[in-house]
Amino acid sequence: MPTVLESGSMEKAYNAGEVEEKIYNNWEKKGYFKPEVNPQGKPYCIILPPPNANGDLHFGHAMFVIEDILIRYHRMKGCQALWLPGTDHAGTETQFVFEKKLQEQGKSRFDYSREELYKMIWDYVQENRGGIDKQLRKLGFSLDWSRSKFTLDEDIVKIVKQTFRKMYEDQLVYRDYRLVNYCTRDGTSFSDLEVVNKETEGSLYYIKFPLKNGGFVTVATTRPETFLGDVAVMVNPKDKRYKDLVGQTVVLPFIEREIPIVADEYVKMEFGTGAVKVTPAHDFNDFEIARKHKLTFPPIIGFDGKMQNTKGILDGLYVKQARTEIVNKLEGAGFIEKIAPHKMVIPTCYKCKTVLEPLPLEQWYVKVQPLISNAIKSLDNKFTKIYPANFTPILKSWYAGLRDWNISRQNVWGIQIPVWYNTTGHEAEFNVSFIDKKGVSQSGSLDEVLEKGHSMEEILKGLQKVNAPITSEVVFEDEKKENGRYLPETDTFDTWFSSGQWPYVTLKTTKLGDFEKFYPTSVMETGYDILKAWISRMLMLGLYVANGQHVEDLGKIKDTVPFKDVVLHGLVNDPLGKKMSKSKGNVVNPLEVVDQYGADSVRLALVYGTALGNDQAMSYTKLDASKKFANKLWNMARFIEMAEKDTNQIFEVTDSLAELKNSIKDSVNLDWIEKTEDLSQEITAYLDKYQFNLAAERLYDFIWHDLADKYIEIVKKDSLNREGWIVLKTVYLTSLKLLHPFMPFVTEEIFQTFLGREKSIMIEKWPTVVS
RNA sequence: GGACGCUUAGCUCAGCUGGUAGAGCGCUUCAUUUACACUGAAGAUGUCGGGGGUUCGAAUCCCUCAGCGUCCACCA
Repeated sequence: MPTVLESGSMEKAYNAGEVEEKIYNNWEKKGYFKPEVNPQGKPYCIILPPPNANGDLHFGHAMFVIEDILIRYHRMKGCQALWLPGTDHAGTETQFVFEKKLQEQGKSRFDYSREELYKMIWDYVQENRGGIDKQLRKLGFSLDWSRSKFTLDEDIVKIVKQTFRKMYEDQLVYRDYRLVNYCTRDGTSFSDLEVVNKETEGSLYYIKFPLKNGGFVTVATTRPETFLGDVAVMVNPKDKRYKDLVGQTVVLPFIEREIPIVADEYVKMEFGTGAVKVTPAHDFNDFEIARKHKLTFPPIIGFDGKMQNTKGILDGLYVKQARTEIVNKLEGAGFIEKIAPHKMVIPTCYKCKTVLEPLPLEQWYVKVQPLISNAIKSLDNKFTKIYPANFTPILKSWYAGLRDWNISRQNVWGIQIPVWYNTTGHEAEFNVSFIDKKGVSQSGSLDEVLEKGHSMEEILKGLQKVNAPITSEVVFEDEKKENGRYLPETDTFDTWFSSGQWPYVTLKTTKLGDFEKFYPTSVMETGYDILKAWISRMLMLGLYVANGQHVEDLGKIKDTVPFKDVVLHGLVNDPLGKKMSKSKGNVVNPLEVVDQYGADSVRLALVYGTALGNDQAMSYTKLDASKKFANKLWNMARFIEMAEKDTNQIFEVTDSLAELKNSIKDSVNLDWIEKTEDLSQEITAYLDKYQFNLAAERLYDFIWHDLADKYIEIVKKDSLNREGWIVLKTVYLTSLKLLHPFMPFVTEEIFQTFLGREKSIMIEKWPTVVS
């Protein structure tokens, strides 16, 4: 029964700021965010894409309102709706931020052992944690906070390590020595996906290499400084110009090293001079070629970005300086034929924009072929569907060109790759760097440092980095023999390796039975910008992890996809349509906008008028319109409430429109009930098809331009007719329920004003038409 | 060099399983001690980027061209 209203209980205008926090806290206290509010319902689950644990809310996160709409809708439909929150440790990102802080204090990561550094970053993240949760609450997100997870939670780390071990046993991960994209500033390698290719105006240098038998061969290169590491000159076997040169010997300038001229189809005759220098240690193609022709690959660029092993010619110089230096030298000695301007693409670090160097390093790789094949099966058979659909071919074409995935990162902040290397008998081949007990940095081969009197315990304690040869014996913690001498892998996993298992690891570690109940999850909703980085990895790893092995069976694939639907939203740009970025200084803080307009208005403005998957420019006029709409809703309620007060009665409402219909005599009122039934059917259909903009527009239009502008006027003219008031109030409250997923706070405030504080619109039944 | 998206009213954008166009803001006129001025009523404004095709009929499907944007790509 509705409570008796106090006279004049409603303010003239709706004040979002005053009610939102109070309402949210009440919801949470009552436990409405937990799936257990509908213990008998069908499971429905969305896993929140975990924001960085130490980050702040931005408009991308605000777009998660789509997930809240889906969750609230399904909760009202009676589902056991679980929206599971969590945060990500964001390895590279976080360590990058932290190292910047260290730098400000005049320190660097190399001043600490791994353990110390990890502890420091852990504390730093703890300090900043919780901010993002508060901010998500402000937007009204009905997340089940009792199930919140962090990627570095012990139970999660354990599963991620198990996955790795399983994959190792199944030969889906392997270790290899090959070129990686290495950032010499951040001190780590990256996967291909993290490389930002930048087009720049460079130069093509034509260098005359002297032949042993006299004469020259001219090679064209964009990287003259690397010729000191060259192992061959290569021409196309069909190239008549160089027919006689194949098999001859080149004598490299200054260092007088002799290298062969070889033939390979790979060389394009029309490019440059048709003769190319081969630098296996610092060029991806050359590396492959060198393997094929069984050439050596001496590295002349170090992990510090400085030249090395150049017989003193360029040693110690940074690559850029080295280039200028060597070009001058070559020019002075008459080895430069010409220098031509040349458009080229250089790989840069997505974090710090440093030019990435291809450097040879032992790393762990995921063998992607079997995983991709299953991921594609799940797409082709529509076990997982992507909305909007045009993102499906984008993902598939990315899969098609994917090379094995480098998951090793030379970061401390992350999940350590859980393997050990047996050094026994191979001490000379292992390189270690560590901080000794006096706090002094040491490095060298294991042999050397042991001979200097450092103990194994001391090395392990201060360990910063191990370079284990590719041939070393790999063991897991429990496989170590008592008298063995082992060094741990010091690299950590690519963050996406752990977050790629997120739907599985979260549901496995929240509440007993969650996994069985909620996996496969219903929807994965995120910005299209992480389709490749994240969605693709979850699909690849999810199928594998959930089955505990690689499966071929379609039925099993169907039952173990990490999510049935993928819903992708677009980017929120600045009011002028430009991408928001800190460096441009055009970042708008969504929380400030919430303070100004109210969470409901921000939510509505974000879904209204933008088709799914399309970018939008943040719009103040849309925010104004949304705020006016909230106020309109409020005043509609106030109108009804004032009528109740004036006539000193309560207009009783029923949940069921169908039931109400039976008792209605006036055909106009009947019409409005039917219109509302149609509305609820339309909104339901729109939501089921993820057409949030259309649902929002329809609700806005109906409530404002039908209900308020027309029906209220009709009822007003015949204000002594109680039936009209009852239908009006019922229709109004019904449309509020339909609107609730979009604007949870106003709709709740109004609902409770009419029906009492102990009721809640968020657990009301979704108005569906039973025919 | 590929792929995807966008091009619709002055501005920002919806609409696209085909039936000759919609919203918000803006503009014009009027109303108004009104639930709400964070209001209502009426109205003006568009050869739906250009060209071609399919169709009884296309903003919506196909082809093509142009401009813009985004993503991808190891060519020295």
